[in-house]
Amino acid sequence: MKEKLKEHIDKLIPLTDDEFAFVLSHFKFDKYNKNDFLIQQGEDVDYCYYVVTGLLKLIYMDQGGKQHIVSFAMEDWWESDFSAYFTQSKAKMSLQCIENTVVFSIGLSDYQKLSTELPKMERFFLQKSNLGHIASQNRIISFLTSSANERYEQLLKQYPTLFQRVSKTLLASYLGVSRETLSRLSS
Amino acid sequence: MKEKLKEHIDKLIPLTDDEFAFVLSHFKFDKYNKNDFLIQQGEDVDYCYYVVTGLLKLIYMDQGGKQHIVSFAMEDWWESDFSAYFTQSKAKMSLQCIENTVVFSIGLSDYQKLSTELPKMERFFLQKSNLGHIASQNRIISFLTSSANERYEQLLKQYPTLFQRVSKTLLASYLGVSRETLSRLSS
DNA sequence: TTAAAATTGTGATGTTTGTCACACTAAAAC
DNA sequence: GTTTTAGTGTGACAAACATCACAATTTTAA
Repeated sequence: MKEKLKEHIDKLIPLTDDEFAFVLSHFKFDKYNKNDFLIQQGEDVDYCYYVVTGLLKLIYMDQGGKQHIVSFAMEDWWESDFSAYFTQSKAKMSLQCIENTVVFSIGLSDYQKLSTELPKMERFFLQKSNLGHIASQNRIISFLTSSANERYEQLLKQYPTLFQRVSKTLLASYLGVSRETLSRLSS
Repeated sequence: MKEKLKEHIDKLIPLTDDEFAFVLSHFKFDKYNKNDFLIQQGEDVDYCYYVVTGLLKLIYMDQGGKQHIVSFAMEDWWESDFSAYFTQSKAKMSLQCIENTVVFSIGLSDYQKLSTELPKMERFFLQKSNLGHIASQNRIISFLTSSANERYEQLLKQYPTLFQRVSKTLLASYLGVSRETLSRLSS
């Protein structure tokens, strides 16, 4: 488990074993079961999570009570309600397990302490944040330029494994179309 | 002009005058005219821009030649094709002036040098990147949960000044609807 | 194992939105 | 000042999509 995190960080910023031991001391290790909540809309957001194994969904519930998938978080992904996490405010989204999931969790004070004390990690977090920003922007472009059918094909191409792991209903909620429409798409 | 940039950074990370002078030495100062391109799709992306005054549009052109507004960049905004900028690849988007615009520009090597040599600035860039990521995610939520009409009202509420500065055609392109549909929205 | 719950496909129908067309206005260029 | 260009509103029609309903299947839980 530790090795996965180390290899993940090393891909961007190689660390010595001592440095990684220091990094690891800022995290806690947790296991959650399917359907468990890591973050509940309306509550505090104490942690940012690195997914070792399993699958999470980041969901936003609108006024009508309808759920929308803002993001899936698979192996090697970092996820949280970042807005609430960084500003120490109440969650606007929930983070819930689609499968049994194993994570490393880091609190905001540890995140900041680690960033300050080990510049390599601040660099790592900066690069991760930039990549997250770029990924979100690509999803926006997908909404601007593509029909539901095209967005579906793009998703299928980008994350082929997702289709064996999540229901069509959830995929539809991620794509921003109704379950029935997704069911009728050609491809 | 320099003062605007200093105040902007100071809001997140206060700098001494010496530190700011060091920061400033990594930027160049440029003026562009309406319709000028700062970034052209398909070409190299040498700079990331801080907008002092003026207004930019970040546009993505699809296969059919239709333009989509990924983002407006107003005063105090940082903008680039970040994906191409950070990976030193060709631009997938263009950045063009809607109004005469004044910017500070920073090349990637200066960005990295500045981050390394002045940890405060790495912290600043990290916070900015996180905020950018959060803003993009909010736009995704807006696409998932809201009709064209609701997205229009949200935009009107968030950036009321935009409506005196850009054409309805551009607003429609930002909202992801046709010009005609936007023209027919109630509100 | 059996009952309950969740998942999926599909028809019918109405709403929303895109596309094409044209007229009108305002601004910019000559 | 006149011509060109860009921006805007609106009608008519077609395509995309949402919603409601129901049946069939699979998964989960007792």
